[in-house]
Amino acid sequence: MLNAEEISFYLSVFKGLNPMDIYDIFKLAHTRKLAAGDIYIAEGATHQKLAYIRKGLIRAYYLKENGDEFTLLLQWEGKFIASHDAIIHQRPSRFIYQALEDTVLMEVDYEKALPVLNNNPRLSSTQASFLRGMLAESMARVESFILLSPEERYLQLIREKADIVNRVPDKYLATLLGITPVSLSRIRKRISTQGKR
Amino acid sequence: MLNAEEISFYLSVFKGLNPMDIYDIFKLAHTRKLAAGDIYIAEGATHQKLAYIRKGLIRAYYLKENGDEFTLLLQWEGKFIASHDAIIHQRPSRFIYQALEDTVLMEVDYEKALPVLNNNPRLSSTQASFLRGMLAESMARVESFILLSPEERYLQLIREKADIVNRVPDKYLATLLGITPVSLSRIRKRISTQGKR
DNA sequence: AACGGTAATTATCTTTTGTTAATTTTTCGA
DNA sequence: TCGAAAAATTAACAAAAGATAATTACCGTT
Repeated sequence: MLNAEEISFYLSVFKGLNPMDIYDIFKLAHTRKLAAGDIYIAEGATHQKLAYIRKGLIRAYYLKENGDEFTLLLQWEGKFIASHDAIIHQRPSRFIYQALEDTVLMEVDYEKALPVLNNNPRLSSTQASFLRGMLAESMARVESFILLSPEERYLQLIREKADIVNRVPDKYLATLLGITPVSLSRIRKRISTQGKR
Repeated sequence: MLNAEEISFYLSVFKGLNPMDIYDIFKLAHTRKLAAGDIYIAEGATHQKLAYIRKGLIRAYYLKENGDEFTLLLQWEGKFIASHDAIIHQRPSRFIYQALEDTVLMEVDYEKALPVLNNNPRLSSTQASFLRGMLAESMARVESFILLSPEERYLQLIREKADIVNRVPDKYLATLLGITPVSLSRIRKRISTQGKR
């Protein structure tokens, strides 16, 4: 079941683990493909899945009653995605997870994975590493809201995620930055007109 | 060395662990007391400590070159505090951690704690639980910046952390919410004047 | 190439925030 | 309890953002 490409893939994702550990995880994992526009996790889903994105791009958004959408998160190839409400709070997802591009996921059932992770010391520290990585990202984001203006947040985004910016419509980037699309458009104009600071 | 009060304290903090596990942690921990105003972690410190706050209140803030302070985090009794830069990024702290009240900490050296945590399956899942808890808080905070206006964030804060609000000067709460103290003062006036919504 | 729908920009106006400084209130130590 | 220092509020103005609507640009499909 494991071809050479998949073996090297697992070895690269789970650096520091030996082949037996990786096999323990592999037994739980499967591939899922999504077309651009497909919903991966619907609102209200209790979908306890954790997925590694091999290819593509997924956004999580909140849908207000009046139809407005607020993008909370973007994740792309090499990153993980899961329903935060399901994994962290064990409750139905308030958010919708949608593929913005054709996407390939390696998916594991989180409930089944947990005992395997917790019973293998190497895997449980791998688990902690992932959580630490997610925490680092989330805290960096909080920092940006406190320390930076919307314009500075946008400049930071295009500086640090230039590739992603080009793959995502501005209206999604706007709400990700905590501003409206109209306001982002004005910021873009300010930057291009006046000095690039 | 462990009196009855301390034993019940440890049992309450580390629910689900047996006394031997707790003893493993206890061997690494010690008490530290801070007076109101004391700096716990200075800027640039590489202080790899993780502390449980038994009493008191600590704020983490960023000090700009011009002297402006931006409060990033408040933690109080029952919560944990650590230098994020030191623990997560293994780099000197960009932030200052200061006690706002007389504070009592149970402190462990993080480097010494890690092998103990990782070698005990129950402790490593405890470690993951803590990380998950921190992640939940951090993500809730990102959500609030994206989904709520400054005024709504303030209302959320006084609704959910009423006790803490009264223990912290408004100027610290303002930057925690991503706004200026002047703006917070106006928000407070709007709320008290117009309907409380 | 033309069409239709979506995204982005622009315009206008209102509301909110930032900035700076003055004033009032509160706090806390002598 | 008094007085200085810090905090909070208020004022005045400039800058930015939100809301709504109109216009323009872009993109995929036929």
